[in-house]
Amino acid sequence: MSYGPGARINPRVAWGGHVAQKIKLSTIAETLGISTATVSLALRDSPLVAGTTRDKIKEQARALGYIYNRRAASLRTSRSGIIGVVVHDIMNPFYGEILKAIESELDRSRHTFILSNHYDSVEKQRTFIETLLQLGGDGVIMSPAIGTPPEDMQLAEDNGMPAILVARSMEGSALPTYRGDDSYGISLATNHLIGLGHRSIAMIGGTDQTSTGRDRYQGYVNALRKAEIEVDPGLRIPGPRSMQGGFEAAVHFLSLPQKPTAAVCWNDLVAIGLMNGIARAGLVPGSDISVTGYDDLEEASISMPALTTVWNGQAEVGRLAARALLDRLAGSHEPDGIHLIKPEMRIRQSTSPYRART
Amino acid sequence: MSYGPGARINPRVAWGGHVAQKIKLSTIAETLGISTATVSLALRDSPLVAGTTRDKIKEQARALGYIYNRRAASLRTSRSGIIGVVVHDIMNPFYGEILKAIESELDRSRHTFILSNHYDSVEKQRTFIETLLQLGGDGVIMSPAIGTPPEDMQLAEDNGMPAILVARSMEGSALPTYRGDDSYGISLATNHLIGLGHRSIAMIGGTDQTSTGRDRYQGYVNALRKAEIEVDPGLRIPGPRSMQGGFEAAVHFLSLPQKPTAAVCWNDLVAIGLMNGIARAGLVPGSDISVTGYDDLEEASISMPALTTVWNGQAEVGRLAARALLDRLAGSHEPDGIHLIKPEMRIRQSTSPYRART
DNA sequence: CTGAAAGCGCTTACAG
DNA sequence: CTGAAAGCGCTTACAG
Repeated sequence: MSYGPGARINPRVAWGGHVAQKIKLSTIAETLGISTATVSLALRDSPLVAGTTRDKIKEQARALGYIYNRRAASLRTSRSGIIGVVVHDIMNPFYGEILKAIESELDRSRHTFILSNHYDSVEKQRTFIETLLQLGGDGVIMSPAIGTPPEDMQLAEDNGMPAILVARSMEGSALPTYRGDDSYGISLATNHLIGLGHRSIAMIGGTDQTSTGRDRYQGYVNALRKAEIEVDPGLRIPGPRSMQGGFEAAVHFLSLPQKPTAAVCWNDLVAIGLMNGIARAGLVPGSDISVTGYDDLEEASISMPALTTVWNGQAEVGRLAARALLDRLAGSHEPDGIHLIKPEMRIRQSTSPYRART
Repeated sequence: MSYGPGARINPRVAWGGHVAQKIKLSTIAETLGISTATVSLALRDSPLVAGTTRDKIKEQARALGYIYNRRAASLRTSRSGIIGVVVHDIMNPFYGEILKAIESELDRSRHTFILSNHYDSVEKQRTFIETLLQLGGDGVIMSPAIGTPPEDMQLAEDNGMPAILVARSMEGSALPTYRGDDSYGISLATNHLIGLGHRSIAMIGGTDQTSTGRDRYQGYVNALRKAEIEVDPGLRIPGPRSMQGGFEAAVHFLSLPQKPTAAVCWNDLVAIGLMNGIARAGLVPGSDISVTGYDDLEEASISMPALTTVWNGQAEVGRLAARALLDRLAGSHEPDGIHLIKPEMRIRQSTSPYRART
């Protein structure tokens, strides 16, 4: 935990320039010969202030180049207009699409949002939540880091800051959660491949350390069992979650003794990387090897070949989570618990009927 | 300009829970029977406080679950520890790589950063800067939106908040700027293709509305002229800046009457999209058509084929810009003006010697 | 090394 | 419809 502005003592340093003189509420009040109370109310469009007075005040604020001091206001009201969002990695387009949806919801309600990656570091995640509390954040949307302890999960709520989870749920946490139905979604992809006649189907990527990872692997296993296909643990290559990871996994995948003819990938990034890796090895993804993705990122439809994947409703997740938080801030209580988005199959060119591998 | 917490009047609403009683500095002071001044100094590791007193105070803060109130501190010191960053689109990996570098610099100095996209909306950009000023931001790093008027450019500095530009420079702005040398960089790519024997080289994507766009087109034109190749305006397809854009431009590119054998692309995303589009049309990118990218994103080395491109130093840009801002906040004045990162060629498989198109 | 007191710039009862 | 005054939770001279 750190204190102080920039954690330094006596940090008063050179301002950029002249800054003639700080304009504040009282400056407006004085130059207009009225009270600060009236100015304050007028700027916030209170019906308690006469229309003509309000207009005069607003005009003066504009003319003087007045900058509203939110820290002062927030100190008084204990509302900051700040909402924090922390996810694994904002550069991952999966989270990017969630963030975009959150951003557009929050924009509408004039909230400022503060973003952070935690890169699955519990430490970094806690620092972020503490900073947010220090800034008087109104709420937080998080996709919890692997290994988040229950007390960190509750840190926000315990200090009066509502929290909403996205994309991942947390064992034993009662926080409202919005995510896709991973088990169902992956079964769609697996069943699609089974329907095309594939029997040796690998599962590439993901980790058992997240709810998402466990659910997807379980969904894949269940689909195989249901089709009475034996589950071979050797057909699972856990780990990869990025395009680079998928690309590197291609070598391992192609050398599996079981010679799988299809791969259910953890997500679109892994699938695209895997397809590139397969192509680099001289095989043709989509015809020699069928590949499915997960998420239906914007890139999926323009990859080569176009990726068969599962729409995971990122935009929906972001939108609903933001709405739930805003509703909560407005006083209404959304029911807690997990809200699942129902995934949908998107069939494109990266999957084709079974053909034995030569 | 909007005022008030969430721009509402009287927003005191239901907190999440009980929140027994707010712990503040004075709570610690009282329970320990000392003054708030001492507590304040101790928490910030002031040498004015005795070591044993400090430890006792810190322990008590921890035990009580004290949350430091930054708004109050900031109101007093006029330093917030907040730094704003606004770019075109954080989902674009080009900016993503810049942001990552900024983040890691700022993390080290315990600054909080607030991020926003402006999507080239001058309005959205101004709202962001105003919000940052309201929050008492210590500084801002921006990649200015197309059409930013000079007064918006100065808004931050005029109110005492230092600003640094990244990736794009702004006509007539004296703000310190960090970006790649676009004109030089694109000439590397163009010369590489000329060296391979190509004579009909298209330029795909980009816009004349940014400094980057103008510089890259100019660099391409200059390289052709120097090699005494006639510049054909019909070989320019302006516009695309995304993977989707590059993908869609493939049709136009392939139907050009000049039958170009190579394409210099605006960036890696356009190049990858274009290659996918070319492959979708049944041609082989890298052998039938040579393609160069720009930026050397992480994806470039694992695309199919691996992309020949120009390293544009995103991480360097982010790191240097963050350092420059921090130095400025610490009182030292970095010289203004444009600081160019020197790009470097990365030759991979997407370019090959000239072969006439059939 | 420690404490009493003022003040940062707002908002909010309260009084008129 | 408008004003005088208290207070949000810190930090900082200043005094001891």
